[in-house]
Amino acid sequence: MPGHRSITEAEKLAEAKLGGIPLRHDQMAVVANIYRAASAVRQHLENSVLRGVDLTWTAFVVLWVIWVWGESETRHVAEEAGISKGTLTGVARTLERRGLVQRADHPADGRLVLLSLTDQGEELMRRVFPAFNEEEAFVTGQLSDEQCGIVAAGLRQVVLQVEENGETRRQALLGGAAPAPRRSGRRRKA
Amino acid sequence: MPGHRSITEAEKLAEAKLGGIPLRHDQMAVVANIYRAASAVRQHLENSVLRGVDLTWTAFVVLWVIWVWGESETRHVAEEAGISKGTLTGVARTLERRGLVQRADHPADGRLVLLSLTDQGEELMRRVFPAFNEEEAFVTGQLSDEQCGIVAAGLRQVVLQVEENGETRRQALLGGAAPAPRRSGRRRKA
DNA sequence: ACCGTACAATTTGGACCCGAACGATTGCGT
DNA sequence: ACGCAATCGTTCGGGTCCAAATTGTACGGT
Repeated sequence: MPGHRSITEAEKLAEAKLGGIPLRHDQMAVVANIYRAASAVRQHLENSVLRGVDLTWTAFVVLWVIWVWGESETRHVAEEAGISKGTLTGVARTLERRGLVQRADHPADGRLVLLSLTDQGEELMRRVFPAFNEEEAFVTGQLSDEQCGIVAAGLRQVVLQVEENGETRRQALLGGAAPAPRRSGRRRKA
Repeated sequence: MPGHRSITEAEKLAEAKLGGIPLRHDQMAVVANIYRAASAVRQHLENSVLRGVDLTWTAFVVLWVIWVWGESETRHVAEEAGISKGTLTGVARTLERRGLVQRADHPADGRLVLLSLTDQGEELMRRVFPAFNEEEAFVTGQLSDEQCGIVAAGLRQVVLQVEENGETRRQALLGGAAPAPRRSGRRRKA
């Protein structure tokens, strides 16, 4: 197992660096590999099916969400796509410019904006998604259906843990102290 | 196997959208959850231990790589950190400006640049990494050590599949055609 | 000594990314 | 009727991200 080796090697070096402090190896390996896998999968998808239709990963995910859920409020789209509201504004603008998405005012609540696919966007997804799913099958090609189920279930546990207990955990870590603002980001005007 | 099906609503909607075309559900669930988990974990780490010391995820990973491997050539750091050389140049500049990293010319090969931690950077990692590992344990808190091992092994298979067969696969998909340049990014001058 | 190729890091351009600040709109309480 | 806190989407600042273009160094062959 070539790929496996370099990670454990790093872990050993890290433990040596830390002297006697015990590390949670298995947990560390999960996090490290989640990220490696996410990058690898994203890279492969972008450089195969997505590149040809000039979509980034994020743009595709946004399209997918709108496609599957139908016309939706932007906050829901951002939530489902896993990006911030601010990011969605930019991505939606890009997609709108390319004629794949259209925006509409909410009939009852003037604060809301609704996003939906244009005919062109709909046609694009109908064409691209099967190819996308095909590559999802490729990247998981070394795993059986059953193994896929097990891995997916384990990952779901991680997502749930963070979503359900993350906020509480972060509060506890900071011990009621101020959450420390980002160094970057917008400043108050005056 | 416990805990089946939760993402399936979106999957069913997608299948309905596609009419008769069969979807690879289990494979789709793995990819979707890899990305959700990666985002959730990154978000939690950035908003807990990393925020307090004003480090982004990427910046931390870069520091970690240099810390564990010692003084290294930039190309190796980029490779290990999972980012492009171009990105590393910017990140390294940021870290250098903050006095956590220093660069040095390679003694023998004038093309190479070596990165190493400053004393301050070393001290920071010794302080931050245990807290980081603690949160890695938190996010995987719903999984046993054994389950962690299984999930990590599964993810490693995904990484390996892409790294070993990805290039060939992409070639086959494009059928020898030109790889289609990104719409974004630098253009030819004239 | 001079080529040309190979390979190094950096620069550059467009898109993405978060989260604080902001302006607009809502709806609740008075 | 009238604030006024809550919540929406957008703007903005600092930074990340990739890949093509660029700049610079190394080294083989002549």
